Amino acid sequence: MSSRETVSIGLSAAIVAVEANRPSVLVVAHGGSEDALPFGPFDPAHHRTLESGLHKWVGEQTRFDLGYTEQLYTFGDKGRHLSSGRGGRVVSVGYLALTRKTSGEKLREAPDTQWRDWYHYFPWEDWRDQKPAMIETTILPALKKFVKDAPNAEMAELRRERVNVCFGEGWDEERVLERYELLYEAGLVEEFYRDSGKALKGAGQNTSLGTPMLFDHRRILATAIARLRGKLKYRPVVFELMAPTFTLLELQRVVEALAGLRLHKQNFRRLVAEQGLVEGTGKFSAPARGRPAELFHFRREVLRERPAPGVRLGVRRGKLS
Amino acid sequence: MSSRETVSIGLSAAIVAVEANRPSVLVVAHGGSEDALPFGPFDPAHHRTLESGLHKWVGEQTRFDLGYTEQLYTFGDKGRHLSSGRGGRVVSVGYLALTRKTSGEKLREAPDTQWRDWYHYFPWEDWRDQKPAMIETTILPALKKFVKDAPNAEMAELRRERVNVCFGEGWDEERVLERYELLYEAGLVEEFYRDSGKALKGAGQNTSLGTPMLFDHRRILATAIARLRGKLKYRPVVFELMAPTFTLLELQRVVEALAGLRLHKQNFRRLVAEQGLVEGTGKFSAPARGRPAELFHFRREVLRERPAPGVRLGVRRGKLS
DNA sequence: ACATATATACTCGAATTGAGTATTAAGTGG
DNA sequence: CCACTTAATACTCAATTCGAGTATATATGT
Repeated sequence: MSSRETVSIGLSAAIVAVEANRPSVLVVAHGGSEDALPFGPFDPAHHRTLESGLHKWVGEQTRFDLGYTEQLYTFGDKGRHLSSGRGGRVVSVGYLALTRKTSGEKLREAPDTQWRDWYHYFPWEDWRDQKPAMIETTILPALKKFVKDAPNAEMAELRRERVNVCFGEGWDEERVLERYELLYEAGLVEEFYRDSGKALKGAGQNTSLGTPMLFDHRRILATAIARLRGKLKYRPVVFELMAPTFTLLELQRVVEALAGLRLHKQNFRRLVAEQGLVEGTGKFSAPARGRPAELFHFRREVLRERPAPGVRLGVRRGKLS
Repeated sequence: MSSRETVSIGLSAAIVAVEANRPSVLVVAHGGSEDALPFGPFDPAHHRTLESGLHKWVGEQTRFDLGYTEQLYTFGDKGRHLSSGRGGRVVSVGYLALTRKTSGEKLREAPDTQWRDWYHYFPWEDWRDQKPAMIETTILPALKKFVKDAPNAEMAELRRERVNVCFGEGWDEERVLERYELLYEAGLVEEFYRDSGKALKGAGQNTSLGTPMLFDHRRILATAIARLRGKLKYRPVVFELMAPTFTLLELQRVVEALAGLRLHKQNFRRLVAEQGLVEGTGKFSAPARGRPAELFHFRREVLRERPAPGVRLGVRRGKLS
């Protein structure tokens, strides 16, 4: 009755910052060729909480001191975390952390550490300039095939529904994980072949989408993006990513980078101002060209005043302006 | 370097159903005197995923076959899960499950299993009839003291802010976990004394609020309620709790039970209808008194049509009608 | 002065929301 | 069978929010 395999707990963090309109995640070169999130085992002897264990690992691997952190999800599927070496099963707990990537910090980063635009891993998620062409040219045809290849009619209907919800009419920017999981199951993502041992279909054509990551790290990152995109709207989390003062356009660009969407400028500032999220400082930016913009800072008091303050998006559909 | 304690993973589920306007959770008499959620260790040798392990335990302890399940959170704090016996640390993964509590099912429940109104554990969360009196009479005075007892001014300000967000103006029904954690830290909840070994302050007066639960199970339940209250609004999860057909008032009563709030009847039906969440069957209920109401059923198709359908609440503030 | 590039203010109609009133369709007790 | 109760359903209305603009202001460079 005691055929118990051992379990160990892996902690991973998606550490996010935004700079130059690029939402970036901190990755480490973990020996292998694949990008990895900072991670390591949880050692219960030395840590009272999971989070304190996480801080230690992140500190060692990236010399980074994370601020805002939030637990994402616990993944335990056999096979999707090829247990490092022999031994037991790894159950991995994913975290999201938000930081300001200031130039001063850069010096203290570990050498084998790197910021990468998260749209490298999820190129279909960036709709800021236009709907990514790959959706029509590559993804939808492949998913159509995935539907057709279903073992029976009922499964086909289920798959069709998922394809439609994920990539059909009405883009829901929060369904990042759902989309990644669908692409994984449809074999459009390299990790699928690595985890299952199957060969890439039609080896010639490379249908692999986005840059793969170690273990289930791309899944954790997808969860992180989805959570962040959702949370934006009802909690003032963006400000964790902003410098102490910023112009309203800078704020908008950061939100756009995270959401992967363009917003309507005038409405965005209306929402932000009405909600009392920010307060002018009376100082102004000195731009290369154009009228200087007022510098604002986050009003911490809103947390007390409003029940669920967040940056409502104010999506744009019409022409640019 | 290998002073590794062992870790084991505990799985717990908050299994929720609603009957007779009472949101209920399935608890088991687990030997001890405290109510417990169905739970047990995860055995990686026999289960490919955490969820399949969960299903096994729940099946054994409650003879219950759960439908909709959703992972909530992974708790790993030392001390809040007094490890059963000796040995290593228990990291517990909490789940939420939704079911229909039909009379047929009842027979198959295990004998030491029981449905209990979740407001037994969280009496301050039920605002359907009125603001619970205990908030003014007991909770706020005790929390005022908690603020005053802060070690320094900065901590006091932080605590004041938390008290205000949790129990101040503008009730946010989703902050169930935040409120429980605050009451825990303020020592208003029995588990705090059990976990810390401290004696109940002023032993005479029983300031313990709500019915305590085993381990960190009340915390898991708080997380479950919070998640469910939030999810209601943007995903059609209520229908997991409904019979195949129901009247609109029945649906409203279930939503009210979960949210702990009263809704405006006319607006509620408008929202539900406009969103295309339900469809009339042409059949009618046979009530004891009053006009019979049409029976509706859930339109599964909305999942395909709308991006994020959910039962928007349509809260009422004015007089009843 | 004017072209260019932003920032910020203001407008306007459509849709959504909160709170009602009005009407309809049962069943009940005299 | 009629007044009364209870609940369902229809319809109204004003306030607010939202999406999409237009208009104006303030910089810089030439």
